[in-house]
Amino acid sequence: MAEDDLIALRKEKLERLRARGIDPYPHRFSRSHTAAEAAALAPEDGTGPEATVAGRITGKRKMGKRTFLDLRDGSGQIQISLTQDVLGEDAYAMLKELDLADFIGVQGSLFRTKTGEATVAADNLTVLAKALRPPPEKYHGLQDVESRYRYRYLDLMANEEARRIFELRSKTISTVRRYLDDQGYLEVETPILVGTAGGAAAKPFVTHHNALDRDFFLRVSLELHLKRLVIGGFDRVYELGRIFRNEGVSTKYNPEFTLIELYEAYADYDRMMEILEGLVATIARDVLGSTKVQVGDQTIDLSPPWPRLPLREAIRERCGVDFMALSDVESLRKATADTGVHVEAEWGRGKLIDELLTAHVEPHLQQPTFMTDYPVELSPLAKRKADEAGLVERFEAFICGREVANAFTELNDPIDQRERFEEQARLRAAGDEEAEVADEDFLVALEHGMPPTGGMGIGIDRLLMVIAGVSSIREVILFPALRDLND
RNA sequence: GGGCCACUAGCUCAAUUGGCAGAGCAAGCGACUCUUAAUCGCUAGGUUCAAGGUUCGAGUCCUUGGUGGCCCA
Repeated sequence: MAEDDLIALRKEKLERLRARGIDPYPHRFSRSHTAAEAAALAPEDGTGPEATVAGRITGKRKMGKRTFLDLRDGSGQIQISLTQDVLGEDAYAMLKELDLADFIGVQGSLFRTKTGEATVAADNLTVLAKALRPPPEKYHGLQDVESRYRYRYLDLMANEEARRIFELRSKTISTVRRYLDDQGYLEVETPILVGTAGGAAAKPFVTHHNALDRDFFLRVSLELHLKRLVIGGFDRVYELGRIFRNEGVSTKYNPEFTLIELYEAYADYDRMMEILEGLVATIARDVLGSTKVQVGDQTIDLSPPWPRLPLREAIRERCGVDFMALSDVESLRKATADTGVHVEAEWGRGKLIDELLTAHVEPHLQQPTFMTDYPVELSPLAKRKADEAGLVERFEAFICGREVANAFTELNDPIDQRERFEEQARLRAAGDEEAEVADEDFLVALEHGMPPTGGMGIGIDRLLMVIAGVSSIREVILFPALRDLND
């Protein structure tokens, strides 16, 4: 039957309810138990306590003078039994006007059917909200991937797995907060609309403030504001928030995503590794009950410690290129191209090394791994290593071949920082749209003195993909960015 | 950005070599007081993603576009 006809039929039922003097959208309803609570109270034999429950009708099985309904609320599901004997002919006849997806409330006593199903023997029934559209198919659920993302409420309604993933997401975020709060971290909020979109190599979104008649950017990281707070004297701060990067939309990228960044004074990147290992293992234990996760056909073991692998060694092992031995850009570019990686003439050292990492190393980093000690060209905000020129104290953590965290011992030498920004400006002038933008206000702050500090950013969505065992970022974002339907 | 694949009833899916567009669920009518993917009988439901083309004839073949998926850059 055509969709319009199905809707029209439900509207007719709505009018017939009104004709009976029934309000199909009453203001409130008091329930005594959730579905799960009520089901737990159902006695093994005989008749149990009274319960008033409410929820959406997900199943309807009419057998003459008795009808069974499945009722679902946020806690779970319980069966309802309605009989003409109890309700009376008139009220029982009203069941005709009820459809799958309608919300109702019932009051009655709990019992178990002969097959053991916890059931409310309803004494009465209240319509709570009539649905005008039919729900997805009850057995197969909603399978169409695009519809699942576009109409997420239908996905949640129909697919248990979708509900499970977003419950995992919520618990993960709670655990992150608790873990850091317990370590004396202060949660803060910093601007989303910024004059300079710094702290990460990414293209920003631009928006316009009418009253001030000036453009703002949406932040691409949290870094520079949080460091200002360390300068101000907050020794342990974090922010868990949304950031925005103006890049493609795919199963790997969403233009807005959730990042947590944390900064700790008098710490370094080794301390950040400990925090990450501890945090991820705690999340896994708290929300999954295990530090082993099944992702596709492989088992990921999140328990610490994770191996630490210098980037130079990793690249040398995988493709034979030693970027420290190739000091000039030309020879590094040729060596990179010789490994089969596509290179462009204007790419600098940092970009070339990043491409080597992406192409030859990342795919092999399935189990949790810290990739450490990056070239300075790639890390304009990280502190140089004391004993190895050209490298900084930085790591990226990889799980399932994807970067989930990025951390460094923070650069706190304001003169070095200014020079790094100047180098980035040269890259930008040479056509690198993702080069870091100098933030003069931040430089002034740094000149007031920042203690030795360790900092880290963790991509919550990427981490959740591991925790949930899924391969598309859209599976862990409730409303992922999609192209418009033009019909 | 490139390659491959998908798009058919509200939902889940069929349709042989190019030959009358089907089923299950959901819906309507009827039977049925322990069913639970209830069961049984009957009924209705289609711009086959869009536009164009080839053909006596297109869901199927061709072109362009749209959306999504997978892989690659």
